[in-house]
Amino acid sequence: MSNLHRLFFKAFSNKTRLEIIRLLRKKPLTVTEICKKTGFEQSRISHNLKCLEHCGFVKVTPNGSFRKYELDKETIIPIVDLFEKHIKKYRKRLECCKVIGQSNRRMKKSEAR
Amino acid sequence: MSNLHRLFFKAFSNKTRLEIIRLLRKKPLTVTEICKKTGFEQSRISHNLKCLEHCGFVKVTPNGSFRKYELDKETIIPIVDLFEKHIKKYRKRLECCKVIGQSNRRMKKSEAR
DNA sequence: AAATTATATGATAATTTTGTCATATGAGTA
DNA sequence: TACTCATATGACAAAATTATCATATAATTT
Repeated sequence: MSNLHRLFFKAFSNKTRLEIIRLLRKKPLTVTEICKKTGFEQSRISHNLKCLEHCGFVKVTPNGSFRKYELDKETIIPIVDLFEKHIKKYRKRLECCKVIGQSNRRMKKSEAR
Repeated sequence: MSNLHRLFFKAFSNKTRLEIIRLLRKKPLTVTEICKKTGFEQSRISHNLKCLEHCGFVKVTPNGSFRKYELDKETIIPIVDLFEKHIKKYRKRLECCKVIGQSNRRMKKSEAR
């Protein structure tokens, strides 16, 4: 359980990256396609794809000015399957964890009075 | 790939919690024992144990004023094994990812001039 | 070669997560 | 009952992560 493990899980523990993984699980996509499907900004997608690539979650195939991203199937898919199992069992608890859940959220500046 | 997945991975992606998991992998321990072995503060351990318990990673057995924490073996151990495999392959890349790696770190206030 | 399209990247503000401090609770013991 | 030990918890400062903005690069088309 080293620092590497932590990095590995960090790559997973982010909304944008998980969304990308979810999409790529179906089929390879370009940056623009991912943008359209998620509704997220392009630079946001690029930054996070870079992270995923760096960590070995995705591979790229340049094609002209496009870059096709696809998911690594050897380890990422099996891991996703495994935690589906865990989540089935602990859904309720995960949902209301105070430390990492939404309830830990503080008031946003924009909400402050 | 929902918000739940994110929470699940978040539970893993923290130094303190990973250290606790590493220790509990060997045998069940009380809070004080974990404190001693890690050198981390007691409230830090308690807060994070609570998170782990909440997320179904650990179970507690109260015993007098002690509380023995042990790891869930059904899903957590297999997952750990799976990512060992991934890490073996991508060690180098994970180590230098700019987005989630150490190099993303900004200067601390105490270091500012 | 200028314009357009696709993607990447650096800096930084906004947000989230974490650890710490102070303190609370609860069980056992003198 | 007062004291000690084991653990929990709330609030908040500090640290880490994230998204966004501005801009860069690189391929393609006109």
